[in-house]
Amino acid sequence: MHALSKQFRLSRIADLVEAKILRTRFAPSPTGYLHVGGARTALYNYLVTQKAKKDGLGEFILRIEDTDEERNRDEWTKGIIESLKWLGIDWDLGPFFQSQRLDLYKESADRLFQNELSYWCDCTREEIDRRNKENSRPPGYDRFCRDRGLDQAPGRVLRFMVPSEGKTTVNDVIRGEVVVENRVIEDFAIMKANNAPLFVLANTIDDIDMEITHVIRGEEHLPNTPKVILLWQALHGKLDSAADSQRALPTFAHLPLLVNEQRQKLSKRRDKVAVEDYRDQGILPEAMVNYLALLGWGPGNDREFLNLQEMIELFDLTKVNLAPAFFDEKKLAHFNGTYIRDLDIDRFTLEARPWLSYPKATWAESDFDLTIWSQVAPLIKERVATFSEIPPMAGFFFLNDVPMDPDAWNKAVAGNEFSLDVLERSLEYYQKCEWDTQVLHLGLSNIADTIGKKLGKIQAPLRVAITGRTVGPPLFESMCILGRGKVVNRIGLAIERVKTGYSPTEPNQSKELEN
RNA sequence: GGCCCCAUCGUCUAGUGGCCUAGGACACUACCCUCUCAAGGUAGAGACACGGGUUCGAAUCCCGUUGGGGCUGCCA
Repeated sequence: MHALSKQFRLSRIADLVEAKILRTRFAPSPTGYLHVGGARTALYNYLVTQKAKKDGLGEFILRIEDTDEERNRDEWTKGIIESLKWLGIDWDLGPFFQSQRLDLYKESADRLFQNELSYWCDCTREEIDRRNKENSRPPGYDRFCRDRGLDQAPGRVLRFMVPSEGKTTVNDVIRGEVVVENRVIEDFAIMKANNAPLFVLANTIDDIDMEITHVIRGEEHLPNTPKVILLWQALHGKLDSAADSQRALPTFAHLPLLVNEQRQKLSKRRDKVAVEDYRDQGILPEAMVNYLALLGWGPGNDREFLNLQEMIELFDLTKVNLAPAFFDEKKLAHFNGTYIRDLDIDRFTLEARPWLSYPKATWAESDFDLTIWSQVAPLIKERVATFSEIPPMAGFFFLNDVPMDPDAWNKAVAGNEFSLDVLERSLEYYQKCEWDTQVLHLGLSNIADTIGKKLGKIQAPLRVAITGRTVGPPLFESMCILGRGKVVNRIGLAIERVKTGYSPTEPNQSKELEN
């Protein structure tokens, strides 16, 4: 795939205009996991191109912006790609790596210099700050080296010569016109001293070279869009062939930021943002994509549940919201629960697989029983919002030593005056009754009548004795699946514990350490 | 500090000058269903930030205020 990078050059401009192609790109930097904001950006880029495909031509490019050697790591690139695939966001071309295209940026930078559109600068950050302070100027580059005629040399950066007059207008499909006076734009650096291009240069050159028609990205990029436009014009107007210079700027679309509860931009340092983390927690990709799509956009008609195909059909970039959106894990979980309940049982088991064994499961591999699981799965499927809820809910089916929740025991058994009575009568009945859900149910109903309590009250001590918790899948189905032996044993154990004043502490974690 | 963006229930949103007594969803409360928990059902509470215009009429258009956010690197 690297081989393609260098020779990226698609069809002729004229053909493209004729064909009305719409081309977007998602350009992550591999300095961390794919985060939810990036995922949404990728999704929107994907949606518009896939829709364009239906009426003509659309192409979605994946471009890895790995020009900063210090920060990039191959594993991040891999992770980002895997996460995109997991979400079902597929690209038509790429991935292209900027690190494979450095010559291109170098050439363009040289041409900018030769045409006196950029200059070399040897100021250090400290010097710039000091001068600004002395002249009580705001931070930013003071154009100190603009007329010094410096040549390239070690320690020098190349700066773009921003016109001091006029204004630059960003035409944004979702925000309208954003006008910035050129004089407030500093002469920004475009090449580092080590000959590597800076983001704004490489990004602009690639968007030109790859003939991107729509630049769809986060709002944090809006402030440097005027720089992109200035660069674009410099590269086109004075440097390129006549054909290329006719090319219009791409259409820009700056998406509202995804924010945390404090309404700050989601950051990987302080917020949970990695798509992978949500996957590991048991979120389904289709739920994630669906939820993400709704952050900043809605199809109208009070509709919320959409699959990718429907999104492609309905998505409209011009109707994207302008205000930042809070990423609400609760609502995501709700979506996920709905998607899980819609799964057929085979897919449910397939997706649940990681939570059925070590390290996510609380039981050992040897304790797992597929026959039991296949009976249990339908009961569990209706009751979890994420897969990570499976181990605590289903543990009692597989574990020999069922962890006892102290609160449950204290409330429903130890602190309950009729619990011993219930357990003893249950034991007697369940030792010899027919082993059938209906019969198991009937037996406890009868005991409830005898004691003069509601079944709802009576089931609590029995449930805790058998499952270790007050909540869980339906009790009689569970008992039926578990079998007489285990049920009777657990009731017996509970009776003994009541009599000996058993007091559970924290759930027993020692088993896990042995694995 | 400078530049820029934004503003409908707590949250995500519908709404593009009359259909708005502002709709839906999550979360919340109550009730129903019920062997627990979920799910489901019913009901409830809950918003157009503020002030000026424009207009017969404004959540919707304009201006200002306030509040929030982003950017301000030899990061992307």
